[in-house]
Amino acid sequence: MRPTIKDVAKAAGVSPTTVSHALNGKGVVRRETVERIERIAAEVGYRPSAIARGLQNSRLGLLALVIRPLHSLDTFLPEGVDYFLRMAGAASLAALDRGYSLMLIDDPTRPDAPLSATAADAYIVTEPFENDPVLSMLSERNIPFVSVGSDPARPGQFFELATRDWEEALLVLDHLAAAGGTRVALLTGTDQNAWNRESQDAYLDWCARRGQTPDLAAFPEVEGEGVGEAAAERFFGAAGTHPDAVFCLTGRHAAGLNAAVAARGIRVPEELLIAAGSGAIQNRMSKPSVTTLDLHPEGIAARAVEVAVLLAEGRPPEGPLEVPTATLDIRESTTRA
Amino acid sequence: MRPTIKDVAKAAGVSPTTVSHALNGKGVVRRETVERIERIAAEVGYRPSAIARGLQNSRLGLLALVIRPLHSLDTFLPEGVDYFLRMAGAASLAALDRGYSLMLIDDPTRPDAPLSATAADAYIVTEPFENDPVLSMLSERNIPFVSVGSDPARPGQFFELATRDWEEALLVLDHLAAAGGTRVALLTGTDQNAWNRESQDAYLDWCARRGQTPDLAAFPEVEGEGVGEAAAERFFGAAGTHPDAVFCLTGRHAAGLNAAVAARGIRVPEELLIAAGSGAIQNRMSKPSVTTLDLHPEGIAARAVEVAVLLAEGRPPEGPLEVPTATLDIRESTTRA
DNA sequence: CTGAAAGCGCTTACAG
DNA sequence: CTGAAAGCGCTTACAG
Repeated sequence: MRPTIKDVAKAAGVSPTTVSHALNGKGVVRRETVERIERIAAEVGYRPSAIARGLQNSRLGLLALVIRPLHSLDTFLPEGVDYFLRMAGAASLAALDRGYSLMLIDDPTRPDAPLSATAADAYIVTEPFENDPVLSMLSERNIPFVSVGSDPARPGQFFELATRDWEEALLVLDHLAAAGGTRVALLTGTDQNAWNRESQDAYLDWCARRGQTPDLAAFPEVEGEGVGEAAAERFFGAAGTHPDAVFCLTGRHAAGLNAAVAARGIRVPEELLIAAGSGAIQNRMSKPSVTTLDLHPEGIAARAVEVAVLLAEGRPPEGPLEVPTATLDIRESTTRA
Repeated sequence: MRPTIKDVAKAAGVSPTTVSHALNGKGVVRRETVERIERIAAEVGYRPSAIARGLQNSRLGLLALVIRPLHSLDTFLPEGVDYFLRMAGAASLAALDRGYSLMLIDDPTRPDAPLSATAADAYIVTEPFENDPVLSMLSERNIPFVSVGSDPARPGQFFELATRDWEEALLVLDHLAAAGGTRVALLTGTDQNAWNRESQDAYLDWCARRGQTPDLAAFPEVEGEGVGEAAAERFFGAAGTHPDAVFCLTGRHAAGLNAAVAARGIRVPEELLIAAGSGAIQNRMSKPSVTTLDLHPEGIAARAVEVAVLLAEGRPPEGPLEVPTATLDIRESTTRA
């Protein structure tokens, strides 16, 4: 059994109050008493319980990061999705910087969630789903939180870092057009989040403005590169007109398509341009390498942590609630000789 | 003020005990009472305090990961050090899988550490320093922990996942020799950890066995690729005999050297072989790409979490306490035509 | 300078 | 079926 403050008090022949005072440098305790208590505490291996302490002000100095799309992914490894790993790492560091710890947690609404999942001072929820129960729960219980991207069904209802899905989609689409694309198709994921929605709407709008017939398909995020063949079949299987450029939202879909079209003898970038709305590591390394948007997850994480800390401390968030602007990493897949 | 169980009890006209029973499905409470209490709890936005609950069994379902070398790094980003990010991400997921959350924390011995830093059920400490105060503190206070790699001054004294620094060093050295290296130099970091130590000892032993004169240098991990020029000067600046192969422990040092020797007109791999003892992303992408050891941080993390969970639950760890074996990713820097 | 008491927000025997 | 009481391990007025 781990020793408590009582054990130390007993061993030192003083009251728990005095032990507390002595060990925390509060109140007034005679120097010798302090030293004796410190010695005894060390001897018995006493460590104050952070949980008991936390009970006083109900703050642990703990932030939680809930990466919603993690549920749709089979892996968290960098081979899979660069974005989340960079985000989680950067968020952890940003939290350390501000005197907090950050934990990555699964859905805290699950009945079998560990106690820790509900012990955070504030929450960061990235890419909430439509009518996301996590946001509902946090909101109902008055737990401070900030989301990255809005709940598609409830935009503007909570503290959220506005993403720039629409303008980022246009950035890629315009680049594809500038690179020579005339029939640009869109390949989205199937998660019901703002990113998929907004990108699709931006695409439809862009097509309408250009007088182009939209050509879009959706495949599950979870299948990653595995959708390559199906996507290739979808776009190039039937006779008739085929796209000469594809905008894949996820880097993994782009990587899969990139490989699948190569197998069909379609040359990238000569016959087909490919660009992705977020980067996976393999996009930089593939032959040809694939143009991707860099969403700067580190910057997003830093800002989210900043806001979360303010909320945790009961202060209003300062500055504009938005993510940094994305930049385009132009690679071989959209660079014609 | 956030509502407590008392508020709910008062509003429902019952005792806190009954609220507790009703909300947790314990004891025997009339169905209607349960429903009324649930309704009222929802109305007032009641959320049970995880901290108060945790006080009962002093367990939060929380694991802490302390990445010691983080102190010597200027960045945690993947451009910097692939290894730790992959480790942290994989550890987080492994923890989720077992019903725990995992937080990345800074040195928990710091007096200004947040409460959370000492609230974990068990700790994972990677690459402890010599006489690491973190290990001392955890050990003194009987807090369960497992280290990845041993404290160089106290090997075998605590639960630790044995690393294979020695055999991994030989793997790289033998590969360099097989690839044509005859005068193999070593470039280590300056942190006082087992990895630097063991690798150096293995190198000296290997040189002795081959009758080669050792040629070794150490540069700070924190400087990363920045050491390239200084390392190139160190190995190739003076007249006389120069190495024809360099084993850099860190991927970032290798990347820096790779670039610096190119600037001097030294061709890799024709005139100089380079290999690294751990991978950074740029090693895969550089021209030429650089051969690295893949330490499989995901496997290490999974095993560390497994052990940490057992210790947190007061059970003895099962199976051999060691990390998975590393594999060599052979790339252009050690492949002569 | 020291300590008894109350309290942080829960849970859990135990008694009614 | 319900509740008063004790307790988890601390801290903090407050009284001596």
